[in-house]
Amino acid sequence: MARHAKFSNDEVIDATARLSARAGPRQVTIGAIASELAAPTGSIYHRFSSRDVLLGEVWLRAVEGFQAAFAARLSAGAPYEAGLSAALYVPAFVRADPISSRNLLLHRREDFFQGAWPEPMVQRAQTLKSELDTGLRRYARSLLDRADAPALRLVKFVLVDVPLAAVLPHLRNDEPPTGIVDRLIETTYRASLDAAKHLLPPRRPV
Amino acid sequence: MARHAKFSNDEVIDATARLSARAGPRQVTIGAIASELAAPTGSIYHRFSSRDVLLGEVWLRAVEGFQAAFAARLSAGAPYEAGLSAALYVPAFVRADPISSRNLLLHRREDFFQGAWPEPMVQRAQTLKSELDTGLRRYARSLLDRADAPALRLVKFVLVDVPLAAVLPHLRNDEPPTGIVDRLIETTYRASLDAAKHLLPPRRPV
DNA sequence: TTTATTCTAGAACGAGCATTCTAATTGCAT
DNA sequence: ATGCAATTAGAATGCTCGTTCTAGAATAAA
Repeated sequence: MARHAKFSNDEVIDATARLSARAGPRQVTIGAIASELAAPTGSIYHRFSSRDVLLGEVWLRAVEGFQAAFAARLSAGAPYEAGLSAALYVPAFVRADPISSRNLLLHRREDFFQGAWPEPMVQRAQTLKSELDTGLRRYARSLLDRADAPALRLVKFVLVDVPLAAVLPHLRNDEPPTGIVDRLIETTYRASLDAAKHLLPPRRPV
Repeated sequence: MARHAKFSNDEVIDATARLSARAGPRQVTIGAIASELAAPTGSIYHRFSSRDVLLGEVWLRAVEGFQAAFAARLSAGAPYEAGLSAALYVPAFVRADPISSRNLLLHRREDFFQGAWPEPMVQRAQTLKSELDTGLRRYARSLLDRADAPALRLVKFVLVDVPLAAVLPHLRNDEPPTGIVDRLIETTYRASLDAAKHLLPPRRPV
């Protein structure tokens, strides 16, 4: 009953992700996507109601892809080892999916959209955020027996912030992280958690 | 022989820096600066030849301010302690100058300009980069007795990447880093350097 | 007081880009 | 064959800036 699609949703999203990884979301104009695909702009708007929605989709997919695996590792097995495995998943992800990781880690969320997201996308972002929060909180409680602000800060540091920092220079150079990256992450992980007692202030009364 | 200036160069730069720290360089339009200052756009162009030059000035000032103190600490006294002091200067800088540090650490250089810099500014940026490079290289050599790629990677990790990572969440929330940040940086510093022998691959023949 | 000079003022212009609109095309169902 | 819904096609529109331009005001020297 209808004409066949020459460009699929996924092709559009992939082209957008590719462009964004290469030059940053700011450079991703509808015109640029169109010429990357050799498609007319109309076809893009036929599928995506706005640039914000399209770039948002790229961002959400990247986060969802990363976070699913990260969360799975974080909650599998004994906490200490689970945490290390989650932390080391960051460089693994960068090696496995350079495009998503560049989009995710090299730019800020705000660069992907400015304001207008439809409700379902807001929902997805909300879900992602709270999933990560509860994952980190559960981990903090089971490993440190507390989940107050300083404990969460420490946990976020070893699981997220440091792995990111280790990987960032490689992302900028657009080359896979070398082996030393994993060793830096592991060393920091062990040292920070072994010193947790000294690092954290005494527990506040609940 | 001439009319008095109602707006000084520095006022314009400060207003730009303030806006940029608040909402990111992307949001800094000439119109926004003008209304922040209650000045006409013409007065801004009377002093700065383009938006790129103005934002570039903001960025260069921030880097210069940070790097001068950082480099001074890095080369003062015994290397191990000098390095720690340099690393800890990152959170100190964030506490002392939230505006510059937000501009510097929360955004990418490319967000401050896209292409067209006049030669003198290119020169300043060049100088900054090579100053940092030689500082790190000198430090690596005196502490690790080598300055090959892996050694530089390690050094950059403990002196720059980790302090940045520790401080970033606080910058995003626009609140001063808490005390735990300094302890995390110090712990990571000591642990990574103590394990340097294990972290670094054997020296390549020169 | 005149004049040269440096600024303020803000309107006008033009480029780039997201978005919309109107017109073909295409392939299936009848 | 014919009609219809989905899709391609790309020209047209309008908005948001950066930048330029022209006019007017303030100041100090002559």
